[in-house]
Amino acid sequence: MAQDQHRSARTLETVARACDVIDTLDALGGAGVTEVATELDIAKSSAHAYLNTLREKRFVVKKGHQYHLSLEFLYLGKSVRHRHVLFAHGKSVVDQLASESGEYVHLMAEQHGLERNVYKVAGENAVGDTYHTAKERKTDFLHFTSTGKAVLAHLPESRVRDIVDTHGLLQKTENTITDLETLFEELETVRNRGYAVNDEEEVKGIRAVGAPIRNANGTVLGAISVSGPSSRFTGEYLHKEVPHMVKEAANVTEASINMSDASQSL
Amino acid sequence: MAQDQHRSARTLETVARACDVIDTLDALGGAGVTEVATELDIAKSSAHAYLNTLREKRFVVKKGHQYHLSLEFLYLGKSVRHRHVLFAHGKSVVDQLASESGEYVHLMAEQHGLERNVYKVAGENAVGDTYHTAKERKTDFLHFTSTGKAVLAHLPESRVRDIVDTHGLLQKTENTITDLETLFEELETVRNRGYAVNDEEEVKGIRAVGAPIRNANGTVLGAISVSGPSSRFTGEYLHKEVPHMVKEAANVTEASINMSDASQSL
DNA sequence: AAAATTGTTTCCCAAATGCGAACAGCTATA
DNA sequence: TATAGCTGTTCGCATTTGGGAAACAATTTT
Repeated sequence: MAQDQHRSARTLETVARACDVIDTLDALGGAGVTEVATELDIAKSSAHAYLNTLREKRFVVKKGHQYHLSLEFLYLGKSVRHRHVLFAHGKSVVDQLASESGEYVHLMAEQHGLERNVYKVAGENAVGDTYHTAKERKTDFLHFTSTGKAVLAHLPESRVRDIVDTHGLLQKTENTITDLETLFEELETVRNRGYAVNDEEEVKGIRAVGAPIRNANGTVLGAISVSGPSSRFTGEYLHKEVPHMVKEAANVTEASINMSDASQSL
Repeated sequence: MAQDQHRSARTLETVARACDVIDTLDALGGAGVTEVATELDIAKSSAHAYLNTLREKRFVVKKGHQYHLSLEFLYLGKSVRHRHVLFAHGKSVVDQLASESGEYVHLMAEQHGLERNVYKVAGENAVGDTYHTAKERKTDFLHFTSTGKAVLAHLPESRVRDIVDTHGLLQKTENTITDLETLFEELETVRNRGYAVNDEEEVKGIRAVGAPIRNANGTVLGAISVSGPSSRFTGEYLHKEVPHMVKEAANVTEASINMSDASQSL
């Protein structure tokens, strides 16, 4: 059933289903046994067993007859973030960039071919992140964001093809790049000028500039972006000032990472 | 094997083990197959299967030969927090209390008999939360914090006994309450005066004042606390001013919750 | 008061998992 | 450079475990 493209390593159905239960509880914001059972198309007794086990393991809490994800996830999330390389070396840089630019700043990592924000800060005049505060997930593709394109530009071509095969090229606005040919051209441009521009490709009225963060081997780890209203993001500001700030911030982060890498690898 | 005190509902060992894998990855901050296998005392091939499944489900990422928890947990954590009643109604109150008092303010919920912080803010003169930024978990018991005691004071006695049976009364400092008798007396005091005091019971040099948050039924949902250095937390400040602020904040939160409950239950 | 929910428990068989062992790939060591 | 000792990965088989149907309990609705 779960046979993937490459010869699939073994997967445990029970574990996979437990993950589905977690996803379902998140999607529904809590649910009862029957609800979970119908949602995942399994027997009530099975759903009950899954929920009960997750509860005993403290990943789920039960309020009355409703099951919810527990605050354990908040702790795990914090833990993951604090240990992440980009957070460790990028947080202060991002904070500074936000106060310097006054705009919204994102620190992003790629995982499983998707965009994952490690950290984000709103500068004083920040605009435009109210979209996706709640539902930020599932549609976090790489091809319509500045950070995403900055990352894609520095991944091996084969990897980019894999990612597009897996996730497709969803159209979010009329500016979204929706075919592979155009995407590769765009990535070429990104590589040449050293930064990526999101020209209302995800949300109308919002532009962004993103620069990649790479380690000493040239492997891309993520990206930093500055975003704001299209009205403000034009001309010199969009094509000179912002790129300059963003690239600088990315470079500083890279330097910090490479220094600690160098000291560790001895 | 996993027969618990009360007649145990069914649990799935595969799911339980998957949870253990997640806990292990968190505890070790990433690990290899062999490491996980020895840690959990299972076969290498099994550990591999678990890790592979969690990776396919995007809860785990693989960097070289190291497996780490993915940023998915960061998203789930945020989602859980944003949906939590206490956060929804308490965040603004806590923010205000922090700027008003200048101290550290915690918004806490009880889950599985443990202390779980939903939100916390440092006021301008805040001191003393650097302990447990990283390793805050596992030892988060209720009996040595102001929030924990505030909550315990309003749980049914039987529930308190259950919790103590399960988690014990770990001694953290010389002031920690370590026997049930004394604990019940303390909880009585807390109930009578309406707030709990943590007198260096968790960490030497830190005192705190906590007040419970209860819904219209009288069920306790959590607590709010203000904490700071013992040098500053004395006399009138400790026994009048801070309790007044904390109780006020808790009451405002309660009111907000009860209003939305009332409107929903019709 | 009856009917329709939902959650919980039981039991058995098919199926999924755990394990051991073999294999592959890499690193350190002689 | 060869060898030993690590890793991670794959395979096949015996066995345990989880899935499901149905009965039961506990509410809620009609």
